[in-house]
Amino acid sequence: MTIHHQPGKERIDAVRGFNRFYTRQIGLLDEGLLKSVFSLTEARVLYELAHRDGLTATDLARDLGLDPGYLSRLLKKFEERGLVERVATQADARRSSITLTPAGRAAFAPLNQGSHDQVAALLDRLSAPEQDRLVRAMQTVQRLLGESAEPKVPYMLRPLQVGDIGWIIHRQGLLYAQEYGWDETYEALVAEILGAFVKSYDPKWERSWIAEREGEVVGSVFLVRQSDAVAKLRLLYVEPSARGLGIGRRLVEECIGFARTKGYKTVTLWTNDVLTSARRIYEAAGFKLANQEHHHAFGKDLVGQNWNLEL
Amino acid sequence: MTIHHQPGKERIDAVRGFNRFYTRQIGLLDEGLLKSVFSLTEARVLYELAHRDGLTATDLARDLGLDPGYLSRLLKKFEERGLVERVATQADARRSSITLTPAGRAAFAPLNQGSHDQVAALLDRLSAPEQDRLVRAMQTVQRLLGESAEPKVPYMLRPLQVGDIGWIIHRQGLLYAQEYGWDETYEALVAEILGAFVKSYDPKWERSWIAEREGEVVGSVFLVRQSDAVAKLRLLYVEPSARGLGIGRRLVEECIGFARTKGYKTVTLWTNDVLTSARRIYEAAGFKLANQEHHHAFGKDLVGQNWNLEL
DNA sequence: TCATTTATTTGACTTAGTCAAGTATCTGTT
DNA sequence: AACAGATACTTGACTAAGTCAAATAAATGA
Repeated sequence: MTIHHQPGKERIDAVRGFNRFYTRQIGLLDEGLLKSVFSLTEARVLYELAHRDGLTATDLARDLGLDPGYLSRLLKKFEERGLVERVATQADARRSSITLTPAGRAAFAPLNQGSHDQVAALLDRLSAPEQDRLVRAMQTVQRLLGESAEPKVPYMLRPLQVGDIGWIIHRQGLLYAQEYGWDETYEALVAEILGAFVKSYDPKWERSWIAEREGEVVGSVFLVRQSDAVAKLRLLYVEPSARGLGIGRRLVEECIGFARTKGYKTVTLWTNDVLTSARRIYEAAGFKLANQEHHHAFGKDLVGQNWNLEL
Repeated sequence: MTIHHQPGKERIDAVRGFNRFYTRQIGLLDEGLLKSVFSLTEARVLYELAHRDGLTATDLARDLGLDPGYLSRLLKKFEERGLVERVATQADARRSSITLTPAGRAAFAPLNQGSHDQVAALLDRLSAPEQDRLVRAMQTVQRLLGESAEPKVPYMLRPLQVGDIGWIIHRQGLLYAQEYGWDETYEALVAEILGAFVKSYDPKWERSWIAEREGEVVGSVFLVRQSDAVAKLRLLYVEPSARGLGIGRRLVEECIGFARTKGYKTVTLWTNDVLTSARRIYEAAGFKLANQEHHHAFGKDLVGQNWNLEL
């Protein structure tokens, strides 16, 4: 079930403001290209034809939001000028597959270059990190508003990098504050744990896994050595936006696998009973509840639990 | 001096891809509003008139990128329909200031509502955090591409909130890795310091200041109690994008002011000689170099320095 | 004062896009 | 096999939307 949230007025106004802004922005960019023989819509059609194969008129009309009649005439004109070729598909004689001729490609090239140069000039006004932020922000917008085609790789695991622990502290602090009302002392605890982890990190006995999805950190877990026989799993966390992909289970499995190969006898972990989805993962992995006790922390009354897995 | 960076091809392609995507997106949104009596351009003009005062035809043509002739006719039509009033400005009889009449406002209201509802429906498909991310990403794009009108308030100081310390750890870790090649142990050190700060925070004797600019954290500093007489300034930091606004100096001044009112005799701090811009701030504030020593940390050979300010 | 610039208007266009009614072909059902 | 829909385009008949150049009127600067 998807929960729908009443969007606030400020958000709506912000999006509308952006729409007005970008309408103008696109208008400005298009002006520069208006010098050419092609109209804007013609240029859009040529772009699609240059970049995708086996397109039919219907595909173009749908993807570019064009009137079929208008498009039909437009393609006819292109064909007369020798810019495109239409070949009826063998599967369906009503449709024809449209391709650019070499002459069509030649006509598109300066157009394409013009658009490229224009965007290059736009970007050139920004510093490299600003360009990066711009591109990332655009991709975020596109991902959220777009058809959100599932990424080919749902997620990948990688080792810790500079910036990760701060990010994880930030996200966990915010997340548990939002979801459970925990105060800033939880974020501070995470900071202390991770600071100490990196400082005393022993690659032979300890490890961390960061789950990344489309370049964003969406989960993590840390395994630290408590004694020769006991490894402790710490700070398992998965972004709400990336839940349901099995990332949590996978992270726990990686920990257990690592602990096995290193010869640990037990994996232990401490958690709180309110974290139900985490508990389900631990149970599924074979952990047993060893003991629990009431305690007051992070501004709440909580039940702390120790779980163990004998290997 | 601004350094220009040759934008990479992937970045240019990403921006062009976004432009195509958003061209379509705007087209989709506009389709829904096409039912009304007003054309898209008319609606844009009405929007501007409804939201800004004292506009002239030239202003409108410039801001919306319209042909003056076309706009002139459009406004004439509006005037005939009793939607707008034009009053020649007393300063310049060629210009006239255009305002919506009550009838004009009434005509605009359903249009406005339609656009509002459409965006609301678009947002409604997203969860609340996703909506937030969308809005933030749009604001980033707008800020980077826009005329970047200076924000009214260049920055503001506020106390620590949940999520801040993780963010600061994240940014400092990345920043010093990029600028000075420091390794992950610096980030870990920041994490330990801030974790301990929050954990043992004594509001009577200690304080933190977060500098925020347009909703983004762009700087911070922490003042901790070392003894009855000595306060220690820690982790002064300003985002590169927000430098030159005097944020660093302001943060240090706040620390000194706080230390004075609390009756501390000395403010001390530890830094490294490579952090030259920070050092300049300390010198300007009256700090004197007490001693320095070579040390190896964060993967580098460094010169650590202690600075003191007698109050 | 007079040449130039700026703000707006008007006339004469073109183009881009819409809408509805075709034709040809395919698909599923009986 | 036959036929009632769908689909994939095409064509005819429009009109709104936008452009360009020239004109007018007021301001500005030398």
